[in-house]
Amino acid sequence: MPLHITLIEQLKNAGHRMTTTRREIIILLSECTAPITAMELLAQLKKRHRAVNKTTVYRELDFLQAQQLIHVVQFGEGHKHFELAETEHHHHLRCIKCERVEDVHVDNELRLAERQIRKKSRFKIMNHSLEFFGLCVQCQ
Amino acid sequence: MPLHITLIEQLKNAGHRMTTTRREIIILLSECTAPITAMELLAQLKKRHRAVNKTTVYRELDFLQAQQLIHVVQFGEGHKHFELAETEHHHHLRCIKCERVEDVHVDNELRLAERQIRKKSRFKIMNHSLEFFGLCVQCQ
DNA sequence: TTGACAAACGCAACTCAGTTGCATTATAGT
DNA sequence: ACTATAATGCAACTGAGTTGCGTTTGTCAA
Repeated sequence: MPLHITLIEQLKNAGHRMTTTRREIIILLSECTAPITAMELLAQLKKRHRAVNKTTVYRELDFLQAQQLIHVVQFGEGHKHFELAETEHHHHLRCIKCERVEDVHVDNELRLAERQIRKKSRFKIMNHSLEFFGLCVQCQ
Repeated sequence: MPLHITLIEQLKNAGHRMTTTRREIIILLSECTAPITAMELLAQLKKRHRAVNKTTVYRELDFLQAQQLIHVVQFGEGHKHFELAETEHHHHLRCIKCERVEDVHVDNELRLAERQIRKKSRFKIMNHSLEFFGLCVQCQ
């Protein structure tokens, strides 16, 4: 079962309306190989001849975030990037030259770090954001 | 020797002008206990009766970044935060309730992660950004 | 100390991402 | 098909960050 079908069913079952735009945005997000900004999403929709208003895109992203179906990734340059939360938790390698983003998993190492932090500072960690910047194989 | 004095001397020796505003901004940054945004910096300057133009603040931050005296920290909410680069490399714990930021050191654990990434993906890591979000002792 | 040059500055006008209020449209259940 | 309301479009707005240009100011050499 493709991921976007599951998500669409999930929303319907939770009693939410499934509009053409919402469906299209979910499909688009499920096809993304890297986190995408609101404006990039808007451009993609236009490309597919579904010219929606930017307000709608922002509101839809808010909605999907509230439903915990997507989450925010923040890179150094400033704009929020969104990706489906359904995908396994991971981190990103961002090439500073070609801007390409790869996924990477280093949670075992991080868990160690989190345990230390909890012990040392009594800070209760709920979430974290880890991004690496450097050069990908092609750009080195 | 206070940090800001060192930085001011360093800039002078490199042949850069030391204007009243530049000096004030460096001092202000050196007094910060947490990364600060451009607009916060602007507000602080106004408080000290040095009402500079926002353009100047942005240009000065660009300058200090080019001199590698400050670097950017990005939290989830969108705006760039700046802090002196002179301070030892570290990461941040950000309380999602009171917004307070604490510093934390977990580089040993991260080095392990970086080595693994280099081995697995041949990605050359130049830098990273790691922020933890959660509840500080007071807010739990 | 003064004068000259370039760096730094202020100002106004701009760009662009993101937001808000309100009127209109479309979805889902009856 | 009808209705209630969620979702949408539109226009106007906000606020961070940028740009061009004319003015001011720090530095250095005379």
